[in-house]
Amino acid sequence: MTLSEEDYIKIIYHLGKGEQGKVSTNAIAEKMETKPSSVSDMIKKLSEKGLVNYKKYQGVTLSEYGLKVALSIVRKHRLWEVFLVEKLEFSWDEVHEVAEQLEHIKSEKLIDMLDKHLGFPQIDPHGDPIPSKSGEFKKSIKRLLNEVPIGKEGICVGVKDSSPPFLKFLDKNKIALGDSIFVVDKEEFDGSLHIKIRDIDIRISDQIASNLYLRIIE
Amino acid sequence: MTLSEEDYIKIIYHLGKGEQGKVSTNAIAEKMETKPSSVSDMIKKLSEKGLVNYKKYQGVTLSEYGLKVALSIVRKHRLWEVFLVEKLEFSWDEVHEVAEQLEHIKSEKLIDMLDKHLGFPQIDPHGDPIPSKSGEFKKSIKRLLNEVPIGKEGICVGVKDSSPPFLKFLDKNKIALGDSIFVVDKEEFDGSLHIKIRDIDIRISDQIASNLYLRIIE
DNA sequence: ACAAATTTTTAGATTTGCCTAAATTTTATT
DNA sequence: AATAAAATTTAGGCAAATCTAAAAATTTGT
Ligand SMILES: [Mn+2]
Ligand SMILES: [Mn+2]
Ligand SMILES: [Mn+2]
Ligand SMILES: [Mn+2]
Repeated sequence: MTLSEEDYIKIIYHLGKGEQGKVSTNAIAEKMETKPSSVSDMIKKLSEKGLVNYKKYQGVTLSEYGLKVALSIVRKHRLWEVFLVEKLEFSWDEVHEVAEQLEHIKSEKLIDMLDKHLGFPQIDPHGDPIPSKSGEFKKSIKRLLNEVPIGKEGICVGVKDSSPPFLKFLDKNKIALGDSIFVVDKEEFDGSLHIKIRDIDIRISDQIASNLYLRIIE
Repeated sequence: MTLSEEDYIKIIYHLGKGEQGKVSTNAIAEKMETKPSSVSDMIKKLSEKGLVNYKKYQGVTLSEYGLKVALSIVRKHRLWEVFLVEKLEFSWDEVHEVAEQLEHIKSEKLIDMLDKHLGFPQIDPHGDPIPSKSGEFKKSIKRLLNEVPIGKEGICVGVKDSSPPFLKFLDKNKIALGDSIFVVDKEEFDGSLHIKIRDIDIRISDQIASNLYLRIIE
């Protein structure tokens, strides 16, 4: 498979929201930053290769084989993102462009050993799940921190309240986007939380917890 | 620069033995596993881009700019080889194909941080020197172990005597191609050597040392 | 020095991925 | 249901990198 084919397959996968949804030519063109006519050409090719199901004017879906290919590319993309953040000190928001290139490197051994080197991570720096070698993975969902069950872990992916005082609070307490947060316990009385972040235990009020989004799996 | 252009530049660099030598169309074609006519096309393009000096039928040399580009690709290739061996448990002879792909990833930060992650290595798993970011590096030479000066380190790259008894000896003493060997001391009397290999100190006779090739720098 | 062998370049095609412009099909609006 | 709007496909071309076949230049051998 060429680099371009792989990018198309991955985009069809994402636009199809994981599996079924029919994907339109225009939507693909926008994501690929190309023209719909070019997409038509490529879809025809992917269809001939058995990667997508396609009827003219009716949109495309991934075939079973196409889904397998998509998951392997997503796996590689996310593993490389973990590598960049964990081993090379990249931040959360710098990894995408490079991972977009690295995901196309062809070597089964490389990706297996990278997985091992990273300790078989389950989620990437954006909180998205990493498919296993055989293509299985848990769905991830976005939840406010105060709705995350005790014992769960997630990645901080956003804020509900983006006012300066709140952001200042987060900064002072060294809570940043991309941080992994583990919910240790919850106080019945006032809804305050006991969390573990970067191996440090802290307590935060319900007011704080209800303004922080976490991405968790399962 | 395209992937293909980069591979051509790198091959011209290697065939020109580091710098000056004029390189023939046929030689490039053989290394690139392509036809001489394709090489002619590409040379014309590289010449127009100012990467090589070229007069029809007279062969090519790298321009100053082309040399800079070549060294940056060689740097990337060799750093990735170190990564594969040191961090992902690849062996000596498995790294080339993958590094051939990784060397084309475009990100200055990536390669700087990889360099740091690896501890700024000076030589790759084959004993070849790694150019610095600015393109400087020491030349490497192949020497019989008994001719390596005390205090120097090198990579084991070959044997002079390839008879079964000698190979068996190497195996028993856990000396393999790709191993890094440091010459601690030399006994005047019989020429025997005290070496450090994988943090273990051993002594070997002059007879052994004169049948092992090391690649050392400077 | 000159013919033969070798090397290198040109000419003309092919494939991949992309483009613009025009035609066709589907969807939305009256 | 007819027409307008939007989405999609087709037609025809282009640039990059390759190929085969043929022509041109250089090198070799006597
Ligand atoms: Mn990509
Ligand atoms: Mn991600
Ligand atoms: Mn390469
Ligand atoms: Mn090497």
